[in-house]
Amino acid sequence: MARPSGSQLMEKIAALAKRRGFVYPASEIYGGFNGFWDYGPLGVQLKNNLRDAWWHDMVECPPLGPDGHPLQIVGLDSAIVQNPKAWEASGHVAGFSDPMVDCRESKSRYRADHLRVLRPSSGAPQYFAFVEGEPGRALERAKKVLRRKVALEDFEQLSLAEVPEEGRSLVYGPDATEPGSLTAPREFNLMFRTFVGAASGDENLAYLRPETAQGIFLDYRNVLDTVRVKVPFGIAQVGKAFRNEVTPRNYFFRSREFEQMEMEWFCAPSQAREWFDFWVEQRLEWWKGLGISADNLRLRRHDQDELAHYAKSGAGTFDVEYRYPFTDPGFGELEGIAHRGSFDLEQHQKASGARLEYFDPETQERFLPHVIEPASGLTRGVLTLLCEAYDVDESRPSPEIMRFPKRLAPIKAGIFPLVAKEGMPEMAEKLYLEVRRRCVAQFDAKQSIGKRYARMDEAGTPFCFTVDGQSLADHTCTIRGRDSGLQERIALDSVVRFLAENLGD
RNA sequence: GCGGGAAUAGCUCAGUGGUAGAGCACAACCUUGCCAAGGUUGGGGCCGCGGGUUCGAAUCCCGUUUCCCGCUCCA
Repeated sequence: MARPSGSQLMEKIAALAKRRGFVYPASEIYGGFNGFWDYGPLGVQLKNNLRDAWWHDMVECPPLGPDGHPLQIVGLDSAIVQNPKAWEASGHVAGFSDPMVDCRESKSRYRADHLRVLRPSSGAPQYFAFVEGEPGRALERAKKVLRRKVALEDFEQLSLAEVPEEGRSLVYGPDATEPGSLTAPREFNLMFRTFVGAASGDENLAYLRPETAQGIFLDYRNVLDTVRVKVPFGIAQVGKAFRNEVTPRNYFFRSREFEQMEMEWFCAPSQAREWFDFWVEQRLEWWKGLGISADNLRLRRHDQDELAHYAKSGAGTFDVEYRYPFTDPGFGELEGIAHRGSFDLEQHQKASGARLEYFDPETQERFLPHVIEPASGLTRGVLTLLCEAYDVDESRPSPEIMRFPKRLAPIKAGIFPLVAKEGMPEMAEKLYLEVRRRCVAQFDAKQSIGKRYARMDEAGTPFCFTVDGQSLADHTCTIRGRDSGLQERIALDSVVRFLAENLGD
């Protein structure tokens, strides 16, 4: 048996992630909480490393532009809870707040405000629902149920909302043969609501941000006024976002609380198309450069009808997709690069009254910048890393290995005495104290050396250094590589240098 | 949200109405001589949760929660 596939593989990875302290279900002692996850000691290290790599490559050392000069990107950390007006302007409140009604029998879903019902003008109350403008089938149904000839004139027409509470079980759904199959209308807005201040009335209603992007648009003016940037430039942010997903699924692929790494690139409208292509290319290459195999990555253009409301005016959206075990042989979203046009700035300018236009001193033009947005899921990136790193080598006594890119591995070095006697622990601990000042290291003197290597393989630690009998005589130790399992000797005082030279990928 | 399946130790699972179990993992001690070695001892369980049937429920029934699979949804 080699590496399993599909949901079996996902279960293996999830089991290892739990066992080794990467990812736990949130509130597990209370039975868990659907859609929420905790990152354990190794998981948070991995997540932070991925975040730091993104931040470094985006903000501290951004890529070179098409002209060969470095791009200008600054960082930001905006509030999770903003003035609710911001979400009205951004389209997130209105965008998806229509109450929906499900039919348990036909499995259809209807917008509640599109449903009307026929009620016989005389006799016991019965209701035959239909989608506005199409009463034909409801009439047919009524004919069968009432067992008499009927015409539209024999009925009153009501909206679904006018059906009294106790009448709901008497409603025939538009595609149902039995009454009572329609659920109560439900709000499907995916934004988490909260209340600001002690009172929890509607006037205090606020939202947890469903994306980090809006915080950037809200501070766009501030950054422009205070940091001496000029278009084109980017603002980057990493942080939590919250979506009240209908169905969280596939391990933590779709979680209700997740972390995003987003950068909004503000540029002249005339150059937006070019920058869009640039960032699509850049972002795919970034994931590849991180060590994700090209075979498991692809670009996919969104169809017109799946574009988000903010992307409709732009040149579209590309997803960087990864072949997750649960999508295999298909792919799932890892990052989206959206051409948002000037949608967001326009909306906020209109709603807030603030002037968000940019004056270009070179061309003497005044315009609302267009925005290109590479938006990755940080937590989705962690999932990708876990999936990509997991490997099974049946030739080893401990077959499961996490082959993380060395740059991202949660622990960089394991430092062990071969056996816990004859001064080996003391010498190994001295080495550990030296190494841990430079990178994350773990000292372990317990149990057999094989077990310790195996544990490090599952944690994805690239190198182990073992102090043995020979070390006492000549001050060398062995290096054991995670990927090969092979060993070589190295002088104790070269270990730190070795790590410095070998931890990049 | 709908349909199907599952839930017993950290993990994998056994236990079909009569005292809650195994292997692995974990901890301590002993042993150790390079790939999950051995020994001794130990910690661990509201048998997912709530209700019902029964003298007695991990076991049967109902509800519920969580997870998995397939739909649906995914600004």
